[in-house]
Amino acid sequence: MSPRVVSPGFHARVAAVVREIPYGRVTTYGAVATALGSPRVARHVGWALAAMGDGEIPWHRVINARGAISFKGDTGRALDQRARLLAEGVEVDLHGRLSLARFGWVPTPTADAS
DNA sequence: GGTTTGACCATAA
DNA sequence: CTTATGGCCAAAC
Repeated sequence: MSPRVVSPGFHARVAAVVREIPYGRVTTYGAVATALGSPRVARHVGWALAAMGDGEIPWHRVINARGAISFKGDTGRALDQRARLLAEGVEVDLHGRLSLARFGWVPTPTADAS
């Protein structure tokens, strides 16, 4: 684990938090943003994931505050995300929505605060 | 260093 | 339930 994170840019922070999401659990952009210290950066969370594409990051475990999968016309990736969640035991309906009260997970706040 | 954009969020109607 | 608007902040151009 990294005891300290200086300034790896925003993407690395998002990636670090998303990577900590346990199996069969989902979190929201706002939750990740809040864990980073600012709930306003919720937009950048998803944007950061898109910028890096897929990698070692379980981006499919990140959804919006409505408890549903968000995408901008790119239904292809949205369907992929839903399929991955179903594979993890997360009950996602055809609307792409799930119960945050059941599968919602709170990310660990970063130990970096200046 | 200003402008544009964006996988969002909250509120209002 | 949906649609519209404002805001917020960081990266890309």
